[in-house]
Amino acid sequence: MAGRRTGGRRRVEMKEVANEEDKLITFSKRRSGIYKKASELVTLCGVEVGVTIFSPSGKPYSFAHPSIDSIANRFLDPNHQHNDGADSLVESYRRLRINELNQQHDEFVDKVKNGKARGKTLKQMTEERDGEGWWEAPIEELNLEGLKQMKARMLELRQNLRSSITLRNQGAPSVQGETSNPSATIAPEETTPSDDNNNRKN
Amino acid sequence: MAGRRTGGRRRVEMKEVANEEDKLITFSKRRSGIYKKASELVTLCGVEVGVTIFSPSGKPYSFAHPSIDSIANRFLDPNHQHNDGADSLVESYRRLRINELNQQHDEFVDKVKNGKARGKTLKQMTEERDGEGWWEAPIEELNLEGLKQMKARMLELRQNLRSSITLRNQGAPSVQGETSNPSATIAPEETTPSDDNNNRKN
DNA sequence: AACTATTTATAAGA
DNA sequence: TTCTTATAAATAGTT
Repeated sequence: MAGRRTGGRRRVEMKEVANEEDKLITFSKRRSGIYKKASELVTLCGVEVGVTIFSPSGKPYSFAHPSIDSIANRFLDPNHQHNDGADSLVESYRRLRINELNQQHDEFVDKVKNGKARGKTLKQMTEERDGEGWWEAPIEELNLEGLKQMKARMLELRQNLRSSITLRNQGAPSVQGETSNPSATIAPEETTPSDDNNNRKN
Repeated sequence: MAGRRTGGRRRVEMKEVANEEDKLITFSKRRSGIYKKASELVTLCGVEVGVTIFSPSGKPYSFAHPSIDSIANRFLDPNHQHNDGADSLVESYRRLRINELNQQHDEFVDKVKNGKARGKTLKQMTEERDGEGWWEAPIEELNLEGLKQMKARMLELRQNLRSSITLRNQGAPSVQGETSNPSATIAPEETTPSDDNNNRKN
């Protein structure tokens, strides 16, 4: 037992992981790894990065800095005059933006709920962050008030976007099917996207 | 001289790299690293991934599997009926697609020109690829004829997409479709419909 | 573009 | 699922 080598990392074949459970674990770990790498690139090189990943079951995850629309705007140029159906491009991105917000919000809530880095003190986390990625765990440093404000801001922005969109796409929920209520298109409730695997084994 | 320790990796502060030259090198190395990670995730977990990165000078780079529009379509649902301005969403993605194609094409040409993995034989590369990412160097395996064909196909597709867009956005080159360095991908992102947690593993 | 010395990322386990 | 540990990988600074 005591001397039992716990087995360190082992070389892995670059083939799809057979065991579904292992695959999910691998997915989760590596997704985090990629996010971290992406954030480091942002920090080190001062660039913009966007990452989108669909989990094995199809659930979308994303990382973006400064934001999804910031990246989109790089070639959407809002300052340009659109008279035809051109500005629909912008509308489209507003739509994407909503999804982004939903995602961010959901992950946000999830992080807070699960209490990332529970046992650590703020100080420890701050120290870590100085040598690590800024994205790692800033959540915990916000007090309840801050969290509420941020959530409110997100909901507000989400609301604004929604109205500007419904103006044009009254009855065309092309992005996602339609659930029970009209706002369902935008607010998917708290289907905590902690991870894709909803094995309610706990 | 000979015995001179070349100096191994050293811990790096997570601050923006001051020296512009070093920053570019770091950017290049890490971008490759992220692409590799992304491709490994694709292989290991059989998922879809999209990455977009803007270089320090603003040039867009991207990696996507299976393709940018494949990812986009995940929430564009072409099967859905659009009667209003809804289908403009699709148009938008066509636009993105053009950029994607430009990017792929440019990187493609670049790779061929620079002769990735020059000294290696096809056999060696194939062996490597089996144990590494499939994205690494499949380029060299195409013969000249194949290259030309692929290039032709890309240009063709690009042309098709462009015309379908110019129909709507006549004078709105917000993307700038002419330079040799096109634009990028976008990282779409979605909050799947209500019952996303469909673990069909049971 | 090659080359290491190291730092990081992680596959297995617990 | 989080933490641990042994290792495989990524990569900063050089040449």
